[in-house]
Amino acid sequence: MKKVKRTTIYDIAEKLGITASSVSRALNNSSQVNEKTKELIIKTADELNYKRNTLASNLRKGQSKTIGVVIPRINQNFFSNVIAGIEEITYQKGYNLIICQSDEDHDKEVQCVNTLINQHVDCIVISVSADGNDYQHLQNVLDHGIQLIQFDRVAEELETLKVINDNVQASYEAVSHLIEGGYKRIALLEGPQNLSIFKQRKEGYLKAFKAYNVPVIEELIVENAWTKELGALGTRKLLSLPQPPDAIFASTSDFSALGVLDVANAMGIKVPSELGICGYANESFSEITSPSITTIDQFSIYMGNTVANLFFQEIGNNDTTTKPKIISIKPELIIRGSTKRNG
Amino acid sequence: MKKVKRTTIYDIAEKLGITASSVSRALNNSSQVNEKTKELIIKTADELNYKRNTLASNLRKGQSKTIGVVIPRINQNFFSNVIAGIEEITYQKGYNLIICQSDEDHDKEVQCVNTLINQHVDCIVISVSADGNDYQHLQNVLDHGIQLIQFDRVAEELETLKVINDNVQASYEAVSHLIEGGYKRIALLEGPQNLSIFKQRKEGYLKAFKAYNVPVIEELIVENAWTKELGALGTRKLLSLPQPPDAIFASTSDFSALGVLDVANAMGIKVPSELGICGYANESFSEITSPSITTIDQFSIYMGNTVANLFFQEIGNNDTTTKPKIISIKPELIIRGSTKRNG
DNA sequence: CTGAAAGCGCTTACAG
DNA sequence: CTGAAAGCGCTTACAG
Repeated sequence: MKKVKRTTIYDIAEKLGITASSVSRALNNSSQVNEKTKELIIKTADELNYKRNTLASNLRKGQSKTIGVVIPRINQNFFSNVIAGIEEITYQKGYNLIICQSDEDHDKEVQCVNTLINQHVDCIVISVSADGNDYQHLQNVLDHGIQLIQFDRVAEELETLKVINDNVQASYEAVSHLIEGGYKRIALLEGPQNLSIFKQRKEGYLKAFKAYNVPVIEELIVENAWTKELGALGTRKLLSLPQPPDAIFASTSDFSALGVLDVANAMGIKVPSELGICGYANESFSEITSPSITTIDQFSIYMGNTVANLFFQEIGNNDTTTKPKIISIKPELIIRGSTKRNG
Repeated sequence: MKKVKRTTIYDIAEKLGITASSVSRALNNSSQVNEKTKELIIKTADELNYKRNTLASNLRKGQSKTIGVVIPRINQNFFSNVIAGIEEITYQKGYNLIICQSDEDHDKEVQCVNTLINQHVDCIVISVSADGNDYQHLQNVLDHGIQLIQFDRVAEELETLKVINDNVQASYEAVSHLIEGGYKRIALLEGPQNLSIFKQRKEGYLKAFKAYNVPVIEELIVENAWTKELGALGTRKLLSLPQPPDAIFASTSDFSALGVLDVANAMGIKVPSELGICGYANESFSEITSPSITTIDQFSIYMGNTVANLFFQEIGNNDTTTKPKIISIKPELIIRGSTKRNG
């Protein structure tokens, strides 16, 4: 590409025989500049194809009007929906989004966060990766006076703004639904327990058993079954038990639930009559499978909106004495074919 | 949030009784600085929790190490995959990604592009929105000496770097496959013809008819059927014809194909025996439907990789005499249940 | 209403 | 190997 000399406010000033100060003021629509010259300046800027250098402007103003987002994966429905939800709001306010993916890798996450600190972003929005539970890098964000908002997968011990789902309640409702549907041996596919969201989902599972006075069967709880493949693997193990489950709550994701469904289909086990299945996240495909999968909607876009609104609400709030806000969004159980026994 | 005074190179210099010049050199790992002082500087920087201000650095260097991406929707599989593919490469090179969504709205697209120009991004990567065919804003990008890479949905008349799919060939293969499968009346659900990709897909459709010497039936071509809803609507119209089609090529997307499948199921029409269905894009759900949907894989992640690599390859290439590169990725027909008549 | 000047935090050509 | 100085393009407190 050929290097193009960009028009600066000095070029405009020179052409008009005035100072850059006035040009700057006019371009910022300051009231303390003559209406006529303002018009002239704007017209000239347009003619010279002037574009403000945001870098310089932000450097001078000590802000960046940029929000950094760190998520495990961009190309996963839940996260891309949250981003879309964030963008919806930030765009209107003239803020930019810098996106980094951690790839579920703690080291890369640390690097992403550091890059964003260097960029002097005004806020970092993060959903932490599944590996590692060292949150020094997030503490570092706070130490630099950068706003930090965690969502979904949060480091609980860090006192920051948080936007989360009520995972306990959602899981409780899902399992209650299965119990009320007459399922007797309800298995749990759980996710990495270092992530609080997965701990909470297990908690909800156990809570439902307690509420209905049903004993928990330890052998029906499968660790670390949070991908389609691991979900399928866990299901095979479960179904080969002397007393196999008659329902499986794939608490980690619909992907995991899909693994369950695949195995059931392959083994000729009828869903929902012989095996009930409940997933999590309301991925778009969960509606399309046959039978469609009962799942939990997390209102991901709304969650993104909430994150962004929280940021703007907290801007300029210098009161550090109040405890950081935690906003909990109630997810919704979506009952579909995979658990409708008497449909 | 409390305002925190950040450590600058001057703070480090002062503490060490040297100049900022040396600090800067040390931090940039320049060879022309004493090894021992370099170590000391780095250690001190670390102690003071120094983070380079990338804004200032970039302003001085006249670059931003940032790439702007404008897509219609973040939360659409194809686009989020492309972004993931871009990020994979740019991340390694220390580049940041600023993401904007145009929401298929031309005005918002223009605004996004302008914001990115203001940000002094080094490159703008774009897949244009479906409405409007005025590309002045893209010309503007070039006029500012910013690299412009178009992908998938491109404005053909603009001479820029492009990464595209061979849509004609892919559609040709898809329709050929249907013809060879014995389907006689193959309908086309087409997308907005102001987007070249949809024109090309239609071209491939027509090309196949020609190659097999099959007459085109105009009434089987349905305009503007590029969402699930519009696909369903078009299908209802088609199936109520005196002579309905026995196959439908939803050239716009798998979403559209899904609409076809829904209608077929609702009307009790058997797929693939009574109606063949072929989609486009290999969305993750297309594998899961019953029957699974024959579709075309665009290698979206690879496409993202290609875009990023193209950028780095062209960096510093000052030769403006050569024509801008166009990289065409050959998509792959994925044959599944919805077209396997004798499976 | 307008100008002159300083400064945001860095980098780098120029001297020594 | 190190320093002094200029400058990237803006904004804004201070004068007038």
